[in-house]
Formats: sequence, C-alpha cells, structure tokens
Amino acid sequence: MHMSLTDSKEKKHIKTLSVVQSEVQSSNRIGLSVDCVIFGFDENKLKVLLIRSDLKKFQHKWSLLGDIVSPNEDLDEAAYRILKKRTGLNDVYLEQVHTFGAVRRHPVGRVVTVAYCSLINIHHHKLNILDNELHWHDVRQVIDLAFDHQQIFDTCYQRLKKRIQEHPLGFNLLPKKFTLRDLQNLYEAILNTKMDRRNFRKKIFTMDILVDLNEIENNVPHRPGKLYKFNFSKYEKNELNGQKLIFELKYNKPAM
Amino acid sequence: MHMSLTDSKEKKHIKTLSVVQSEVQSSNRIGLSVDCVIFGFDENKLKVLLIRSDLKKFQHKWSLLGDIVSPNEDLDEAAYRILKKRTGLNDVYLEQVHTFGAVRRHPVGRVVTVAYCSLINIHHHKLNILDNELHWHDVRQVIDLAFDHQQIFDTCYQRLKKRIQEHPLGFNLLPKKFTLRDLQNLYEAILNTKMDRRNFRKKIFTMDILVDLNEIENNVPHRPGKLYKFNFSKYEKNELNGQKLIFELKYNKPAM
DNA sequence: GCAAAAGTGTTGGAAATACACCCATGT
DNA sequence: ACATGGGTGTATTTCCAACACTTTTGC
Repeated sequence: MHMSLTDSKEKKHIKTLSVVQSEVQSSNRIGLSVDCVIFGFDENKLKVLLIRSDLKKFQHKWSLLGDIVSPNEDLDEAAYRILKKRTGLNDVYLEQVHTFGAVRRHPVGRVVTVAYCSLINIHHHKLNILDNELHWHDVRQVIDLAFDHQQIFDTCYQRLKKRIQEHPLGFNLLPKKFTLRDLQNLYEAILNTKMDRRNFRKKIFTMDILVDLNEIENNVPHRPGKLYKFNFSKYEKNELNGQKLIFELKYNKPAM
Repeated sequence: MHMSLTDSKEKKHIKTLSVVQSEVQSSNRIGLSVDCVIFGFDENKLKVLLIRSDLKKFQHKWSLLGDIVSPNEDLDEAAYRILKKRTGLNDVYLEQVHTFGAVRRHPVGRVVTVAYCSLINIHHHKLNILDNELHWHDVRQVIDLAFDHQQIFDTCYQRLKKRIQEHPLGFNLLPKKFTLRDLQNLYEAILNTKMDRRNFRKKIFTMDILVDLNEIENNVPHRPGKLYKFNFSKYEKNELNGQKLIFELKYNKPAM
C-alpha cells in the first residue's frame, strides 16, 4: 500500500530569513493592543475597573484599560505595564484570556487586542482612583461599553467564574487576613449563588489550604469570626503531589 | 470622608480618531500570525499535523501550520483559511487557545502569533498529505519543533485534554458511525488513561447523547459492536435547559 | 471449539446535600 | 436581654469505582 513518495513530490522552496522578513513587513499593518479586565472585591460586590473612553466618538462610554503593545515588550509585559500604571500594583494575578481580532472592531483601523484578566485587592491602591474618569463598577451594572469591550468583559467574567471554581484565585481579591464569611461572600458574589455555611466551611477545611492565625476580627456587632490566611505553599505542594484537583467548588444553583 | 473631586481633577484630554490612528500606525511594527494545531485520530493514536519549516534556519525541524494574518480578514477567518488550505476541510471544530507574544519568539523579527486548536476526522482529507513535507505525527513523539512551536503545541494539547473532559469534542475526531469501543479508545488515547468498559458505557448512555443506528460493525474477528452517531441537537438542548454540565468525563489515573 | 471483544448489574464507599442548635460579641 | 452572625455534627442521598460472567462473531 505504501508507495514511494519521492518521484511525485515537488521539493518545496526553502525560504531565507529575509524573504520571510519582507513578507511579514508588508503585512504588518495590523495594530496590536492589550486590554485588561481588572477585577476587585469591595462591599461584598465584585467590581471591575473602567475608564472613560479617550476617543471622542465614545466619549460618554466606559471602556477597559488598554494600550498599544510596544515593539520591544513582551505581550505579558504590556499587560503588567498597564496594570502597574493604573493601579500601582506589581505581582498580582494576571491571566491572558482571549484575543479579539475582527476586522472592524476598532474605529481607528485594524487593531487586534489581547484581553487579560486580573484580580487585585481593591484596597491596595487608593492612588489614581481619585480621577473620576477611572472608576470601579459593580459587574452587574456593566453595560454598553465602548468598542467591543462589552464582549471582552463578558468573556473575561465568564472565564473568571469558571477558573475560580477550579483554582484558589479568590484569595487574590481578599485582604491577607479574612474570615470564612468573607471568603464565602466572595464566592457567592462572583458565582451569583448561595451556599450552605456549614458545607462551605467543611469543603474549605478539607482542602487544608488555610492557616488559622489565632486572631479574631473586632468591632463587629456579633460574635467575631476567626481570621485566616491562605497557605500558598501548602496548596502548591498538594497540586504537585496528588494530581487530583485539590480545589473544586462547583455550584450551579442560582441565588435564591 | 468624601471630598469634592471636581476642583482637584484635571480634565483628561479627549483624543480624536486621527490622533489615535497615528499612535497605532507608529507602533504597528508587530507582525501577526496564526498557528493551527490540528489534531486527528487514527490507529487508536492521537495525531497532530505538522509541516517542515520553510525557514532555512529551521529546515530540519517540524513546525505547526501557520500564516500571516492579512489586514482585511478576521483572526478566526485566518485560522479557517489555513485549515482549509491544508486539509481541504470547512466547518470543522476550531478554537482559539492562546496568543504568544514574547519579543524574540520568531527569528524574522517581532511576530505575535495566535494559536488555534482544531479537531478533524483524519480520513476526510487524503489530499495534500502525499506531500511528505506535511505529516501526521503521533502526539507522543512530538519533540523539538521549530521556533516556540513546542510550547504552543504543549499548550494546545493541554487545553484539548481539559476541554474534552468537559465537552463532547471527541466526536469531531471520529467517523460519523462509531462503536462505543471506538469512543472509549479515543478518550483513553487522549487522556492517556484506562477506563472500565462498563462504567464508561454507563456514563455515556446516561448523558443520552448517542443515537443507536441499529447497525453493527462487520469484518471484525469477534462479536461486532453496535454503531452509534452523536446526537448533536439533543446535547445542545440539554446544555441549554439544565445548567448542569451534561458532559463530564474526569479521569485522573494514568494508564496502567 | 476457540480466541477476542461485546454486552450487562450489583454492591460498597465516598462525597455532597440538607438541616438545627448553641455560642460570643456589641448594643 | 437581645439581636446578629459565628461555630459545629449528623442523617440521607447521590455519585463513582470496583468487579465477573455470558454472548456473538471470525477463524
């Protein structure tokens, strides 16, 4: 059944670097940008950081934080740069989500944008927020963004909901010390669900990823809750050893 | 605590289209390409379609199928175009996976590439395969690809393993009519695991996504298996109604 | 009749759910 | 003292994993 291929085959032309180089250059009229969907958590609500569009055409609409990628920076670097510029934060959770490349997605011409999703502690950066052109929005009230940013936001929010059920990302949104109620509120807000308090605690403790700080919250008009922190190294160790998913929180029931 | 913001705030400069336009143009010296990781299934092995690099520097290495994105085609279109050109297939499963944008990832200069993952029935396109520069490789023997294609391949393969446990993608790799053994072989090959036949059948039937064709395979030296096809509409209906995941096949045990 | 894979049910353990009472604090 | 949410245990159900024998075909 196997025939010799050598006779029927045409040897493919091998290109030199410079040939390909000119091919690339003749077609690199496509702009490249990065847009960041920066999530924070405050007042038991999931928030997203938005800015007024700086384009006249979209002047009254909100948009994501984005910028053009510079020719000598890595894609990820660009995302970190934007995040740093707007929030002053380094070393935060940042994940590439999806690239949007429809021809007419941007009014200035062909710009392909790579969307990143970031989770930050909203209280770690009071800085540039006093500019009222930059604002935290309740995710439930995010509508009608500029460009195709609504679609980008929706995609990132969907991804967050999925990822947070499989990995302990939520801790990026909380202060270092938190109560179990804080943690549960976070998950309920993001997943738009209600969970049984006892079962939630059981599940989290079974994962063995919290450190009991032997402290309690204060100034609460009820019995104070114990404070915990996330045990990052323990989680990583578990993830390496057991190939089983250590963190799994799946809830399908909508709230109420 | 809330102070009036109006006095301290500097009104942001609103840019016109043309200002942004020139910003984009001055910085669009970044090439944009698409690379496709095309998976097929044959001889009970998961295969991936590779081509000899057309760059002299990488002349002896295999690489993914890719091309430059043209300024007037959508990103997804570019991926479909590449797939069509190489396999002759339309309307196949294609999914964007990740964008790779390290500054020095490509020798000809700055080229950012968007990786797509595709699943096709390997027997639907005998066409261009006789060119021995284009070849199906057993995924277990994919090493040392050109550029950063090894990393791209690894990322896509990882993604495939995950996605196929949550969605009925496997059917894209099988012929229209298949036996349950075929289906199980597919999953075992992709996930590199062994499953219990009885439990596998039970799980699949519970999902109620197969149509019994009342046919059996023939020319097998043992009792022939029944043939089924995938019931796409039924799956979609289930996915809409119940918000619960209908398709869930999780196996963590390695083979043997 | 024999080799080789198809087809089929049951059982035990683990995990998820549902659910109710006492406790510590601020007012 | 009371209002508020913190903290805990158990019974039930559901899901998953383990497992062995009979059936049908080609040779």
